[in-house]
Amino acid sequence: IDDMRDQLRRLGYAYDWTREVTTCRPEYYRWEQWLFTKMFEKGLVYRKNSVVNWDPVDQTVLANEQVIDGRGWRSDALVERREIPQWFMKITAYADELLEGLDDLPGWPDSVKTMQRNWIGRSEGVKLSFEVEGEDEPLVVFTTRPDTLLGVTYMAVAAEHPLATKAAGNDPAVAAFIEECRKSHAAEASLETMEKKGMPLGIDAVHPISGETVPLWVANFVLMSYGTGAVMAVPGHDDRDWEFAKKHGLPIRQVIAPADDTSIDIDEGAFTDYGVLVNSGEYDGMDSATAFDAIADFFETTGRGRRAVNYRLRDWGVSRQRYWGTPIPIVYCDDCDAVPVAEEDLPVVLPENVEFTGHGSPLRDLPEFYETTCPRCGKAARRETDTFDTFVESSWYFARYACPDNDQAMLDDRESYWMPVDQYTGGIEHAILHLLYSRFFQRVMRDEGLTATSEPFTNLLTQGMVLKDGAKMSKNKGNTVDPQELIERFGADTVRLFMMFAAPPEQALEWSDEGVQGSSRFLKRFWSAVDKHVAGGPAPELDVSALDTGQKDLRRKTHETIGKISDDIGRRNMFNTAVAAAMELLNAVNRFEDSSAQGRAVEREALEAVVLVLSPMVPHICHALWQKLGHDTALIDQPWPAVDESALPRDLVEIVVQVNGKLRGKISIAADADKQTVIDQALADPNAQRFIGDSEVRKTIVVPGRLVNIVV
RNA sequence: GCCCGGGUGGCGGAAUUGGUAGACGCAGCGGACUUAAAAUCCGCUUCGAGCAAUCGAGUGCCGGUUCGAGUCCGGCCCCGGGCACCA
Repeated sequence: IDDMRDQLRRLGYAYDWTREVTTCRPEYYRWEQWLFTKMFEKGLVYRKNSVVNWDPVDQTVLANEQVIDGRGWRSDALVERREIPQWFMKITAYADELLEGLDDLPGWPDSVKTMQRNWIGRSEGVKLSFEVEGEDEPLVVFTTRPDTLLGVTYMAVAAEHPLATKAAGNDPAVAAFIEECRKSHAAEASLETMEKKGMPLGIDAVHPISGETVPLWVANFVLMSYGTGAVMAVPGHDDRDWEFAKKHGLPIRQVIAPADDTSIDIDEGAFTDYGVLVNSGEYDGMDSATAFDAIADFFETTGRGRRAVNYRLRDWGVSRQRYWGTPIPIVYCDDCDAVPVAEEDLPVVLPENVEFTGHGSPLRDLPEFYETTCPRCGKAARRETDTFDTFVESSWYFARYACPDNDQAMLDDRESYWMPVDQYTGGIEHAILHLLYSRFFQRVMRDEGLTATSEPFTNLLTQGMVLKDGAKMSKNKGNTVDPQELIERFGADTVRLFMMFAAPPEQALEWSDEGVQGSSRFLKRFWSAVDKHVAGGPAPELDVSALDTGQKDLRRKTHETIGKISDDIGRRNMFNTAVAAAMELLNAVNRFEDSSAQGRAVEREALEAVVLVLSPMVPHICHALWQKLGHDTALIDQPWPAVDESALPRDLVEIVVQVNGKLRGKISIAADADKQTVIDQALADPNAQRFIGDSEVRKTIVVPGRLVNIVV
């Protein structure tokens, strides 16, 4: 922390260090422990079994990233999926609000909003049940395509599904298959890319409309934690079901025909569009939308199903079997079950006198930590030894900046002054998880009465990755660059300018300090230009009515540049082109050889403009140059420069002449010339003439102030 | 596999609403200054042809729309981010 703070200070960032928060200190994390107990009271947190990657050799839970080709990154042991009880936060209770809230975030990039919408994945469909032969309980599935229901030719359940477990008891082959499924990686990406495998369970389900029996399979691509852990399969109209059916010789039945009567061969591939129902008995001839309603009505009137909304979003698992984190404030009592720690006993402090054995969390070996009494009945009880996912810490720190010193409350009145955050900046890799968790936490805090704000971040700028040697630069990869060396060689301002100039912030950037020389040279030229100007003595008052053409040109450039940079910084977040525009203006000043009184006045205005527009990026040098230019005020108190609109109009404009869309010449013409004058002069251009020749001019297109295109 | 981005000179990048492709900078080449070097200043610098004027080609690939496409549409290829325990 000291090193990082030092680097930020050396770069001269104007942070208010009195508001610094440190998330691993009890003064901070006690409040998320407190909020967790409030969420417990409201039923917003719960405990359930869920899958982790278990390394049987190191006897520890591995992160997805630590599983390489199905093996532990250190032990090389085959990793197993293991179910353990873990705590979850009910983010799904806010699914609709989190989805709709995206419509009111004009200051967020569309790409991030789209990603969050897709992640939440709201879909409307029907939850319906299939009777299972020999079972009392029906099998419930969710489908967004009830119109394809008569095309169901098999069903599939997850390896952990009770029906699969039951079948495994009678069939060693099924048991072996389930055992194999347990060996697979828990990440969705692996699940989606691995070979789709399955095995029949020897159990039949009964089709709720046709009454036909359909076989029940266990399949490795069905997830227990997603939906009901069971799916109906319609190979005729779903790609994955089609491939699975082809592989295992299961029947494929067409029940939807294209609406436009084109013919399809269901044997060549699934037809996944909406259309008209066929082979569906009384539903034949209905279009998909009508059939959706008719079939949904059938289930609702018979009580065997209902319309339902499904989300792809799953609840947030916050338990980590790690030492370094915020202890989850729960006590397990034999009589009272899981009980939240009482408010007056918070924080539950993470002990630091621990020993690392290499097996599991040291908290599990520390009786003075886990031995406690039940907050409810007082009997001897055991403390939770799991800690929170560190995403919990990062889900509300921004709000805590408003009141980092309050030891009586999570947030106080000052929060309403500062929140929401006007401008939030972070890496694009946080587009979904961190930003969604923060939006969720803000709402939880709102519903706890801590804030009136629902959306934490008004404007969002997502930075591209900074890459080093082809990989994302991160603490994790250990390939970060220390700015120290560059600061020592070139100074903080050069380093700042170079970083702003390298690329627009939203773009990924391969780090290289090759071009830093250019920024250094520019700042030296800038300094010399001001020196040279000041050496000429004080400049007289600018008299805009007394300027010659050259002076007007420089003055126009000055005010065009102020306009462009204001827009680049204020609206477009294009700091690189802002720097380029300032460089252009300085180049114009250096070419401007005019030591007349008004020449010096115009030059001074240009130099002051460069000082002002670069001041956010190069504050130290600009402050010094501001004073060099004769001001005794601090630059930081100076207002942003304004564009003088009267300096902008030009007498002559350059117009491009195209013949059949190809550039053939350029003409200079009065800015207020009418369309016919522009056309006449374009037609008279000698080079354009060569390409027109004797051809008939069929059309001329004039784009005012830009170009003429002569079509022959 | 699915969702979201991106692909432009030797390099970083610019072209904001369909209207001059390559701004600005790096590197390189040539020149000035210097005994020399560094620094600085001036010029050239997409590729091909040409002494030049200028011409042809060109924004990942194939096709389309348009007077005009880096920009819009369809289809592909490649690279990056995310996929719920990297954070």
